[in-house]
Amino acid sequence: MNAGQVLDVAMNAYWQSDPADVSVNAICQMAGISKPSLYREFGSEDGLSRAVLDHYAEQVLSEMFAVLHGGQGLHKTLDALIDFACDDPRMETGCLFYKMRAGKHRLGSQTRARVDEIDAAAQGAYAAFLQSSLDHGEWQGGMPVAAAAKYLGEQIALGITQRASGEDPARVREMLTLALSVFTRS
Amino acid sequence: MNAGQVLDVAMNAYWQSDPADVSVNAICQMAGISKPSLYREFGSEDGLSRAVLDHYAEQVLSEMFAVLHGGQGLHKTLDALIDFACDDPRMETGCLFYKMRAGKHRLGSQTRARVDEIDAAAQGAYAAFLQSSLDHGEWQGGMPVAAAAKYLGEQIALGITQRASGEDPARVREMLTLALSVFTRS
DNA sequence: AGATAAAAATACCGGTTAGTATAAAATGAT
DNA sequence: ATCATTTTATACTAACCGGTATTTTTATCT
Repeated sequence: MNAGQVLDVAMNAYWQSDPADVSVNAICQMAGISKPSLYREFGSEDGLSRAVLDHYAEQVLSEMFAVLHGGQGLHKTLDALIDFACDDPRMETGCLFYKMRAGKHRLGSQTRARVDEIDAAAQGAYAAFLQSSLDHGEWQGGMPVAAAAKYLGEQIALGITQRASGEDPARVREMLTLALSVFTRS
Repeated sequence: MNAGQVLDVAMNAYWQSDPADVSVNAICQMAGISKPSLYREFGSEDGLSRAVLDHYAEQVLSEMFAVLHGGQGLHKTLDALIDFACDDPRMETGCLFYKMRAGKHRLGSQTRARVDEIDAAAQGAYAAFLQSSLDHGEWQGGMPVAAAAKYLGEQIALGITQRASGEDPARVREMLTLALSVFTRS
């Protein structure tokens, strides 16, 4: 059982329930490794959750960034975001990043810092996407790009979180479509 | 130190940080009472948090319900909700009910049941408000009242939560105004 | 004042947490 | 095969959790 496999086990455990509800003991048991081995590999619980977050970022979040940078235009990109939030089976139990962000105060300093970095990167990606839409005349603007980017990101986060809490995906789609309609009305 | 005072201490402790991060030991210490006293009064941690939630509902949430039932019309009521979320000093550290709802799986069964009851009552209040707006021709509808009520409630919750996490109240207002503009555009 | 009942303080229980020291076992090199 | 190194399992620490049993203090009533 190498480090990458342990990372996968920990990621899925954190992802399915909540980082705050999964102990290092439980992860060792699930991964079939000893506690000293885990601590030799990751140093601390904070080191582990930080590594898990990095793993999650390059394995899952990268897809969301790819959608934003895909240059598919305003409508198609918003639809793709809505599809991702409402239909992607991987988001059925929520987004690990949003779970970590929601319980940020319970994380160690390393992991918390990474959360902030990723949050800033996500806002930047949303902002670049909206700026591009503005430049192409697809979006009328009317408010600062940064504020709109924050709004867009939070709506996606809200949709994913609601779906993870058992809300009917069709209703989530309904609400998300309504929330994002502010970008596409002429 | 009577039960009501203990309830106040516990409510503010839960409210300021998070119910999951405040132990009964800490509450006993803050309230200056012994642990057996607390258990004699409330039976269990679940009983305490349930009592705190009831206390919070009749002391704080009742005001929000009053706004919804005030019959002030669509615009004024939405503005009042936005004001409450963005400016009410009591919401500076968030809404205890939303904190409990977000960490529902960590609550005892009694408290969890109360959370569900209050959530249903809130959705009902939002729905009644929107139905009234529809009847008065202030809102064009175009979607099921229940879905719109859910949307409205979640947007308020999002605004309050964002403000509690340190977001600039002016920006929260900006986003909330944008999110609720879907109800007031002709 | 003295007996009695209520309340409180204290200490304790079993369990779980993150993290580590130690000892046993498996691996690898010569 | 024997020695050295590394990994492992196990056991442990100290702190905290929710909850309780016991004892001490306080208050009340006659």
